[in-house]
Amino acid sequence: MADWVLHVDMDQFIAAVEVLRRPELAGRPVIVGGRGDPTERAVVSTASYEARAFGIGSGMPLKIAARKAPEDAVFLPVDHDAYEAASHEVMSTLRALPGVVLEVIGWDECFLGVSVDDPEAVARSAQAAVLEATGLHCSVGIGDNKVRAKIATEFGKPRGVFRLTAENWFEVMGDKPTRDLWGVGPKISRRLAEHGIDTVRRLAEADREMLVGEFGPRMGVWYGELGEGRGPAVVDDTPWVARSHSRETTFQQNLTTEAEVEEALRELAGHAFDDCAAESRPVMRVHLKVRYAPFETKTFGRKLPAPTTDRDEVIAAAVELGKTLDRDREVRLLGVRAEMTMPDDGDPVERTPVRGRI
DNA sequence: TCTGGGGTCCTAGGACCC
DNA sequence: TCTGGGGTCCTAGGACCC
Repeated sequence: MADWVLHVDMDQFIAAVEVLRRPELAGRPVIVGGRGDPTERAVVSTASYEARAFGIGSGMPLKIAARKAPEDAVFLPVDHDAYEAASHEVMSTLRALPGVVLEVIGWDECFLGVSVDDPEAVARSAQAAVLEATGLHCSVGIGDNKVRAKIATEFGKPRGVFRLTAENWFEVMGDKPTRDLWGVGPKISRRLAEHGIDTVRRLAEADREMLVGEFGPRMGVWYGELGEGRGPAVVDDTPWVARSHSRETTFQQNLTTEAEVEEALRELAGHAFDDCAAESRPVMRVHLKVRYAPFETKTFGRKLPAPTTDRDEVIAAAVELGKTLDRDREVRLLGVRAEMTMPDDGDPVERTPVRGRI
């Protein structure tokens, strides 16, 4: 028996949930995003495979998607509650599989830790169980750590299974661009390319001191390991503890007056505070995010004198921070983030440099 | 062509202390 | 007059992920 990490990823999750409750949409290009109005400022959350065939994808502005979409395309509003419910069903189905440890990493994906001889068999039974319970399809990546399992899933899509380990890492990934690695985005891949590192193999062979010099002691080391496909292998089922909550809004019409800005800040700060209060967690810091028209983002924050559970104090802090905004510029987006104190005033989990919930 | 909303973690630099 | 080295805390911003 050996230890394996399985990464389960739902296929076109949001679009699939929508089609499930409106079977008449099956086979049509379905695009979910914003309030479902493609003339508004919003982006695509998920496009069905039929829509992707027209070049429509996640993160794309709805206006662009509308231009690419064929006549029979359907635009739908985001329905968080429906996806939350479907997600719960998927996760509890997987958690009930014998001998698995489950770590949720998003609405539509999770890691499973198993100790077996035949991980493919586990993957197939996971797919069958989820399909039976929810009517939804998923893909499964099998790896000897989380990094390889996560990347493997892409090769399994849709509805498939793929195994990626130390044995076939370079064969499968060696000639791929560094951008294909989990945790390497457009900026990092460009900086790597400036050092002549354009493939995963090159990254694996890169001089570690150069990486540390360029990216710092933690990220430099991490990127080097990523090139080799190394990474954490422990699947941890301890419940997630949020570190902060935020609320932000993009205005359909930019805000132009101070009164409008203050009103929006009160509203957002109140909601962000309420999200923290719902977990009985004091707020420690308040951050503001502002996007000035047309598209320049700034963030800044302030530590409160002491952790507080006073709603008005958090709102006042946000309003106070708002006074430092540039008065001569139109505000396109505002956000308030409330950073919470940790429940035991300590760090609940060992961190790794991969952003998010690895 | 026009760019959401919810998160996490890392780094650099300055202030301040001993 | 010119100056150390180490540590911590804080702020601002960068980058990435789903």
